[in-house]
Amino acid sequence: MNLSFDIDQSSPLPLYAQIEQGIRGLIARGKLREGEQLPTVREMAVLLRINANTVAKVYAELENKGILKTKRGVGTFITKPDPKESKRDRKREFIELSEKFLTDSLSLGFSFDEIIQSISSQKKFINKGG
Amino acid sequence: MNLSFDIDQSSPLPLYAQIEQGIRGLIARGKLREGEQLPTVREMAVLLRINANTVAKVYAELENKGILKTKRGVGTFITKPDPKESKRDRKREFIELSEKFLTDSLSLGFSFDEIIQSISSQKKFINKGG
Amino acid sequence: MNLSFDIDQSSPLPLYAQIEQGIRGLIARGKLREGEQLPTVREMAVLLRINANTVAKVYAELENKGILKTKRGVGTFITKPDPKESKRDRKREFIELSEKFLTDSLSLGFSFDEIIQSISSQKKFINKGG
Amino acid sequence: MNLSFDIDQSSPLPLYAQIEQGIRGLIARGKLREGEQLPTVREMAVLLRINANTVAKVYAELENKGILKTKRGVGTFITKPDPKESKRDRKREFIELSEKFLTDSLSLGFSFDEIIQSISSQKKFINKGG
DNA sequence: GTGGTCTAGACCACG
DNA sequence: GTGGTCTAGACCACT
Repeated sequence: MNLSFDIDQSSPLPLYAQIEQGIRGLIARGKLREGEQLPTVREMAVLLRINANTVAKVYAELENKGILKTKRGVGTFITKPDPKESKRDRKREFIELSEKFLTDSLSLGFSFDEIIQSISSQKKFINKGG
Repeated sequence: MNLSFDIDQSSPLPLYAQIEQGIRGLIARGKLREGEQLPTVREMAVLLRINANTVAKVYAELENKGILKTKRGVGTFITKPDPKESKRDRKREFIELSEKFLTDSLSLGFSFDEIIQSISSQKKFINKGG
Repeated sequence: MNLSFDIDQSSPLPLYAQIEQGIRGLIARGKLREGEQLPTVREMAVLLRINANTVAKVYAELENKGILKTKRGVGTFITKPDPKESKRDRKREFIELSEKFLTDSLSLGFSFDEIIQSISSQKKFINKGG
Repeated sequence: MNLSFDIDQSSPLPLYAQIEQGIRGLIARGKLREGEQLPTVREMAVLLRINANTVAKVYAELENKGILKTKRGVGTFITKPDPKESKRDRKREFIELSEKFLTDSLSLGFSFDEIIQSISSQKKFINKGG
């Protein structure tokens, strides 16, 4: 299992945002689960070939948001699978997401069936039940 | 038809990248076509509620890339339908879209099956003759 | 009017926490009001004789908490007088605060009248009404 | 009587400072007096749910300052009622307390008069003969 | 000139 | 060895 992800040093999206997105993705895909330990700040910095302070900033932000929990002198751990707001809010946000995805995909010229096909084909990369 | 798009002042993605992405999107979706005129720098700045210099820099950059062409004293025009939007590139963009959609949806706590279900349920709203 | 406050370099309380507390205090006492601009990051760093990054960290944190609002390329401004939670929560927190203050003061050997006297004597330093 | 106090693992004030402050507080309030024994390092660590090394460092530091005295194989004892707690020092601590209380209350949105009112209203609960 | 991002490297608190 | 704090200084995005 690969706990890392790609960082694009020349992307306009700042490194810290790419890391945050990467970690959220690992959690969302079930590659990191509640209670599991993340690579240490310094390990992650080496993995991503960036400065440790940048990683520390992300860990701190994700702790603020309740996604991670750091234990001083021990390490950094996943708390929960990114719960966000109330169930109703999550439902509304999800509907907006799927409508936008569908609109964007269709306007790129893909058919409805191609869209369903693409989503379905990604199922094998997800290990929720692992 | 609305030639504008949304700018998120608090997004980590810099304004210039949001504007560039917005314009490329309008082209990709066919809302701006070869030869068509863009809003002037100042109009666009007012539309997006940002500083005109920022818009000017994006126009200049897109002109460098050959996507726009400025005619002094006349305006700024689309030159071609964004070479990035060849079939291969559209495919890549679509894959990125669907991966991001899946990540975001999973991180909101929805299961893979719920996601497929949601997309499928929107089929009836689609106008095939669009 | 003095927009600064004291920083104790040898306090166990980290600098950033002292600055945050100082700014909250200025707001609470009405010395900084809604819409007013804070000293720039670099000015504040000079005033407090600390590194600008440390000030920037505090401004960013207070923006996260909704106390400050930064406008890129312009400066940092007060949004609201530290609203915190709902009215009911604030009331409860206030009651706890005043009970703790009273208990601590009494156990230091001060009389009830001395306590009232001390609070009253601080009224002259507060300028809510400008 | 409860010889413990609260530790906030997520406070910016380091654990060792919280412990030192807690012990000084117990002495200032007369809950620990000259000659009395403190919980052992390990007992205190369990009470506070922190690592014993951290407690040991505080005990050592307070022994350095002459506030505690460790008798090997016996335990740790209060030597004097904390010289910091002379009349002048108690006065200073009280002033800090009341300033902090005022700042915190104002920042919760309560007016000066409401604060005075709240303190006054607690007079009837005070046992003068305590 | 404003705030934001990143690096490199030191030192501290904690286990 | 773990994360946290701070500094110094570079470069970027924005007005």
